[in-house]
Amino acid sequence: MSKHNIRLKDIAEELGISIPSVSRALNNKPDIGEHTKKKVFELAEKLHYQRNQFAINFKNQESFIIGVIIPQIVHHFFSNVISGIINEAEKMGYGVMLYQSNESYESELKGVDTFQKSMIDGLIISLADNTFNVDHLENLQEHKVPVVMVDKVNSSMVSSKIICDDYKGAYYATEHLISLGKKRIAHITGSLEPHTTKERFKGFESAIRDYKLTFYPNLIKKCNLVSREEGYITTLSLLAENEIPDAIFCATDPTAIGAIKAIKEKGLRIPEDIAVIGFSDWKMSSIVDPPLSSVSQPDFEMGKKAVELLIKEIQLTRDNKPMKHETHVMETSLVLRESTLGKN
Amino acid sequence: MSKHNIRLKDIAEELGISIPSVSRALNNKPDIGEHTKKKVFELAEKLHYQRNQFAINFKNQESFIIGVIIPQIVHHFFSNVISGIINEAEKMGYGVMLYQSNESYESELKGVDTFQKSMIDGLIISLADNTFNVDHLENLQEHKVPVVMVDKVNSSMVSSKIICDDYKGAYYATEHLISLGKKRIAHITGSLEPHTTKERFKGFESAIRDYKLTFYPNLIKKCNLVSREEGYITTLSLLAENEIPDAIFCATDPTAIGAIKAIKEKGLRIPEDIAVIGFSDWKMSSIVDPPLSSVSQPDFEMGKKAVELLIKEIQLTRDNKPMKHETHVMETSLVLRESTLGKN
DNA sequence: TTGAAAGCGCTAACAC
DNA sequence: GTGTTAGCGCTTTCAA
Repeated sequence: MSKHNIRLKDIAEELGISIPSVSRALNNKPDIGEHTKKKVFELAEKLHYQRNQFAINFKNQESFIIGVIIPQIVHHFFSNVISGIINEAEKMGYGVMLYQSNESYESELKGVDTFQKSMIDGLIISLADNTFNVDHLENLQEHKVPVVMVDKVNSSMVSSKIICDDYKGAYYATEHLISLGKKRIAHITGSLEPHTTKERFKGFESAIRDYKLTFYPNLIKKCNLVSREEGYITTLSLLAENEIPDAIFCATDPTAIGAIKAIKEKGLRIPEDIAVIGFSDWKMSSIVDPPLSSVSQPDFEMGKKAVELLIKEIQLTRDNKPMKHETHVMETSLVLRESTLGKN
Repeated sequence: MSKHNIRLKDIAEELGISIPSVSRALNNKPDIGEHTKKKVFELAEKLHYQRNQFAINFKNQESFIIGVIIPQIVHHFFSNVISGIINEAEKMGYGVMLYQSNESYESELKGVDTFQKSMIDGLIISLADNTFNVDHLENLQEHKVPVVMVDKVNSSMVSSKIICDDYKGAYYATEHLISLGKKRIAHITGSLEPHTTKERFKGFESAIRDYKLTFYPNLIKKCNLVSREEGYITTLSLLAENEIPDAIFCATDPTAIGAIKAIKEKGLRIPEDIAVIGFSDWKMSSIVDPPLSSVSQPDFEMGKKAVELLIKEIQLTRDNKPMKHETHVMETSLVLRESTLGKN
C-alpha cells in the first residue's frame, strides 16, 4: 500500500490543477468545468481516493453520529428500540454510538462524558432508574447537542420525548382481567420512581375504580428489579395471604413469568384460578406454559421516531433556528394468550 | 449561552499568554510553569472549557471509536457479545458504533462503508450468513483499520479471530445424550455455510462415531433459519419417520424449543421418550417446560476479548509495527436441565 | 471557470 | 518555561 492516504493535494498535483478545483469537482459544485470534473473523478477513482472525514468533521464541527444510552442492551424491549434507532439513523446518514448505563446514574454520567468527547451530534437516552438529576443532559443541550428521551423520561426536563401510553396499556390490561369476571386483582409493580411503572400502577388503579371493584392494598406488591426471581417470590407471598387474588397484573413480563411459576407450583390453574397478564410482550412470553398475555409496546417504532425527532432538532440547531420540542405518546396493544384466555 | 465554544485562544488571550502554553498546561506537559498551569486550569474551569475533539481527532487521525457489525441486535448471544464489547471498550477509552447486517451481505457492505466514513479506528464483525467474499474487510485492513472477527468468521481471511469451540461443545452435548443411554440421536443443523453450524455438525458426527453408535442419515435435518417455527416443523417430520429418534441435538436453542413443542404435542415424554439439547443457552431456555439443556457460550467474554485484541492491533498499527494476528478459541460449557436429565 | 489565501482548533518542532 | 511557526485536509472566501 501507499505510504499515506490519497489527499486532494495528490490529485491536484497529478492533474496540474489547484486543490480547490479538485474539491469542487468531487463535491459536484456548479462552478467547475465539465472537463476538469471528469478528469478529477477518473483519477480519484483510479487512486481509490477516500475523503478524509476527520478533516470534514473538523471543518463543519459535526460528526453525523448519534449517541444512544440505554439501561441494558440484553433486554427485549431496549434491544428492539436500538434496532429501530440504528435502522432509521442509517437511512438518514447517521452512525450510532451505543452505551449502556446498567441502570446506574454514575455510569450514565460517564456515558454522557464519553459521548461528549466523541462529539456526538445528538443524544437519545432512556434514563437509569436512579437518575433523578438531569444536569448532565441539560449541559449537553447547552453545548448545542439536542437530547431526545425515550420511554424512561424525566418529566421536568425540557426536551422531546417518546413514550408509550403505559397508563392506557395498564388500564386495558386490567379491564381485560375484569372482563373475565375477575374480582380480586393483584398488581405487582416495580419501583415507583420510573415514570413508566408509576403510570402502569395508575392505569391499574383507575380501571379498578372505574369498574367499581374493591381496591385491596394488600394485593399491591412492589418488586424493585422486576425480575423473574422477584416475581416468583412476590407471588408466593401473595398466595400466602388469607384471601388470594384471582388475577395478577404484573408490571413486566419477567415478573409475570415468575408469577406463573409460583402459581403452578402451588397447584393452582391458570387462568381458571388465577389469570396472569404482563407488560412489554417479551419474546419469551409466547413460549412459557401457559403462554403469557401481555401489553405490547411499539419498541422498534419508538426507536425510529426518536431518531426522526432528534435529527430534526440537530438540523434546527445547525441552522440556529429556535427549538421545538415534541412529546410523542405511542399506543400499546393487548396481546392475549392462554394465561388469561385459557385453552381455546 | 456564549456565541461560540471556548477555545484555547480565548483562554490564552484572557491570560495574556500564548496558545501552546495553554495547551501544554491543560495536557499536563512537563515543560510548563506551575504558576501558569494553575492559572490556566482555573480559567478553563471557570469558562467550562471543553476540548474540541474534532480538532484532536483531525490532528491525530484517530477517532477512538470501534465499529461493530453483528447480524442482529435482538438476539441473546449477540446482545451479550455487544455488552461485553461496550464495557471493555469503555474501560479502554473507546466508544462503540453499532451496525446490524440483518444477515445480509449487502447490508454488511453498507455498514462497512458507513463506518469507513466515520473513521473508525478498528472493526469487530460477526459475518452475515451469506457473506463469502471479504474484500470489503480486506479493503479496511489496507486502509490501516484492523479487523477482528467474532464467532461467525471467515477462515480464509487473515485477521484475529474469536471463536468458541463449537466442535467440542457439540461433541460434549452428544456425548451427554449417549451417556443417558440414547441410541438413535437426531441432529437438527442449520445452514452448513456458517463455520459455527458446520463445526457443530462435525462434533455431533464425531461423538456418534467415537461411541460406535449408528449414524442415521435420515435423522439429520437441516433448518436454514434455525428458528422456533422451523424447529417445530422439522421435528414433526422427524416424528413422522418409521423409527423416531430417542434424542435430538439441535444446533440452536430456538430450534430446540420448537422441537420440545412438537414432541409435547405428539404426547411423547421429555426426556424419557426423547431427550432434547440445544446450543447457546438463550435466556428463554431456562423457562420453557421442561427447561432446556444447552451448550453455553462465553458471549460476554468473547466480546471483551475481541476488544482486547482489536485495541492491541490498533496500537500496533499506530506505531507502524508489524501485525500479529491471534485466534482465540473459547470453551463452551454444558448447562444441564430437565430436557435431558428429567425431574430430579 | 479557476487559483491564491485564509482558517477551522489543536499540538509538535524549534527557537529563545 | 515560554513564544513563534507550521501544519493536519478540507472548504470557503475573494480575486482574477
